Amino acid sequence: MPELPEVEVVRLGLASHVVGRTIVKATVHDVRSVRRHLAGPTDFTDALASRAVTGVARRGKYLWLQLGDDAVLCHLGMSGQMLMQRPDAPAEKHLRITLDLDDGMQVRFVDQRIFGGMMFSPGGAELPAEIAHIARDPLDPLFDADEFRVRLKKRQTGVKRAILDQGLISGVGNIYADEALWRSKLHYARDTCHLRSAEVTTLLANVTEVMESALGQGGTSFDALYVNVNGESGYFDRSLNAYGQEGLPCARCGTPIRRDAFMNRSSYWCPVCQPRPRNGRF
DNA sequence: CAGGCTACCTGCCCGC
DNA sequence: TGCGGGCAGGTAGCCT
Repeated sequence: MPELPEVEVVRLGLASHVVGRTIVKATVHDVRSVRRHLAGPTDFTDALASRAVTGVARRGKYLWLQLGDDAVLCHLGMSGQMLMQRPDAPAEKHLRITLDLDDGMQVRFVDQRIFGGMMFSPGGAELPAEIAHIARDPLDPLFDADEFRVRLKKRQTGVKRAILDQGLISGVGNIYADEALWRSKLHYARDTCHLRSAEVTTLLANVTEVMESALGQGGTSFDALYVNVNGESGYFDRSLNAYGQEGLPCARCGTPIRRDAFMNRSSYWCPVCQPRPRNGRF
C-alpha cells in the first residue's frame, strides 16, 4: 500500500498487534525482499530473533518496528502488504518474510513485485540512518511548513515533480499528488519558482487535507493488493477527483479529465481548472 | 541540483 | 489460445 495514508493504515494496524510482543523467529522466504543487508538473510533473521517490539514508527512511506534502540525498516514498494495471520493460514502466493510472535500470531510480509523490502537498522529506532535523507511528512507534528515553502520556491522544476520528491516532502505519491494539484487548480508542470505564495500555501493545505481524508477512509484501494493488516480495503477511491478519472467529467466544471504521460507514469488533470502553463507560468 | 532514463519484479489486460 | 506490448500506488542509481 504505497502512499502515506495506506502506510499509516498499516502502521496503526501493526502497532495494535505487535507492540509489547517479542519476535520469536524471523523467516525469509525470498532473499530479494531483504534489502541492503550485505551480511545476508541469515544475519537478518539472527538480528531479529528474540527481540521485543517496543513501537512502530513511520516517516513518509517508510515504517519501522522499533526493537529497543534498533529497528526493522520496511518499505511496501508498489505491492507490499503486512498481514496478521495465524500460523495455520495458508501461505500467500507472494509471501516473502514471516515474523513469528510470542503470542502465536505471525506478521507476514507479502509483496508481489518485490519493489518493497525489509532491512535491519542498528541504532535506527528513532530514525533509521538509511532514510535520514527523507523529509518529514505533512502529518508529522514537527513538519516545518515555512521551510517547505522556502525550499519549494527555490526549486527550478515542475510542481508535481517537486511534491513527489521525498527529500522535499515525504509521503506523497502519484495518486495524492494528482488529487492535491486538482484541488489546488494547479497544472503539474507549473514551475515551482513562479508559484505565488498563496498557491504554495493552498497546495500544502490540500496535500495535507487529501491525505488526512484518505486516512480517515482507510486509504485508497483499487484491488486486493492494497489492504490493511486484516486484509481489508480502504474506500477513498470513491472520493478521487482526478487520479484514474480519464474521460470522466471534472467534478467542478464537467470537462473531461485528461491523462498525460509524465515522469514515466500517468498524470490526470482537468484542462479547464488546471490550465497548462506556457513556459511554466501563465 | 535538474531531469531523463533504466533497472528492479509480477501480473493483468488489451489487441492481434 | 498464445504472444507482445502497455500498464500499475515506488525508489535508487547512472548518465548528461
